[in-house]
Amino acid sequence: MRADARRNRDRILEAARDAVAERGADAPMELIARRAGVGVGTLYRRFPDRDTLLAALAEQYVHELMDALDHAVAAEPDAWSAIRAFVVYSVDKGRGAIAAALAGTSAPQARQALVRRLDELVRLAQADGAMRPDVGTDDLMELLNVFACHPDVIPKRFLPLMLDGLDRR
Amino acid sequence: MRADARRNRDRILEAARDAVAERGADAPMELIARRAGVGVGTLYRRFPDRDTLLAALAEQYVHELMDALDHAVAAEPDAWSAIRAFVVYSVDKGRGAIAAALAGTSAPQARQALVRRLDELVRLAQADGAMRPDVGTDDLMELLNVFACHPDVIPKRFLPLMLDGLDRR
DNA sequence: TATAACCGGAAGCCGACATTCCGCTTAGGA
DNA sequence: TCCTAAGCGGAATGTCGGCTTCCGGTTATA
Repeated sequence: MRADARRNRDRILEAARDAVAERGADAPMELIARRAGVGVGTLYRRFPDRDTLLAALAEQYVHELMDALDHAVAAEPDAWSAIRAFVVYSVDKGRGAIAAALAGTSAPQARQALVRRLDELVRLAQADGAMRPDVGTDDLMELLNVFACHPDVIPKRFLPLMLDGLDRR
Repeated sequence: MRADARRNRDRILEAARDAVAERGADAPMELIARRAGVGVGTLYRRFPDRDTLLAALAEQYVHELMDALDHAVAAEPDAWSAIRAFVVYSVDKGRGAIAAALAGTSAPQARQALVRRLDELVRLAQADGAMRPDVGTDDLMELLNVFACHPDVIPKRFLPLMLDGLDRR
């Protein structure tokens, strides 16, 4: 693989990440190409179709989250703080839409590793009495998945919590 | 206006409400017509263009909210409970997307009345010490507006509250 | 310097929607 | 009951945005 080809591949992935985060999984290929400073031809040569591109994106994304989680665990004093830091980071990055794309495309093994890791933390945090016991790892993953991009399921599950959050304490 | 015409008008409005709630302000006119059990021709005869339709929808929507608010005030024991009930109702109805459409089209006078009414309640609830003082009517309106359809602004403003909600108390 | 790999973007294709138009149907008054 | 203006459906047409292909020109690298 020629050096320029590799460079372009990276740029495309980066541009795709931003584009997908902003406009959802069906962001125009042309937009992605333009942002990457590349012709559409190049984009298609590297990723024959949108699914291939999304799959690559998903894989990269899971790895980023994994790193973020490790980092949070190292930097925070306890499990619950680490979880919070991790969630805040993930949502802040505004990568919700990518998570959604990921949900479709999947990157099964990597994702599972992430879930397992997070699960340990949740158990710990709950054992510490720092985290509500009625919320699980799945909820957190769903939180990440849907927070930014599947608005219609948020209310059902999270509105009550949100309202509690609004209550004076 | 002939009886069948009026009936169709109502059906269209109803179908549009659902369609917009599900698919956003740019739900296909054809879909709306089909759901209303009506030909596109009929839809266009009644509402010359999408804006007209959305405007009608917005107006109806504000009135619904107004009613809901009145009802909540009558049924709940205090201001804060009424606000909660109102918010829950509004979001539950899944009409977030309509609110968004409304934000664009507007129905200024009706909307203002709603805001004023809600504002009284908020002051009351805060005076009671039942509601966090650092959240205002505008926040509530924004909550309604964006909760379901403008996912990218939720995190900035509401994530912290959400997390507090997750904390064991 | 030769050449195989790579690049950009114009061109063509396609599907999804908006909007129009007109021949048929029907509500409702005389 | 009959008449007719009001109303109806949905095929047809036009537009637009995005996908994908293709090829003449460019460039990395041996």
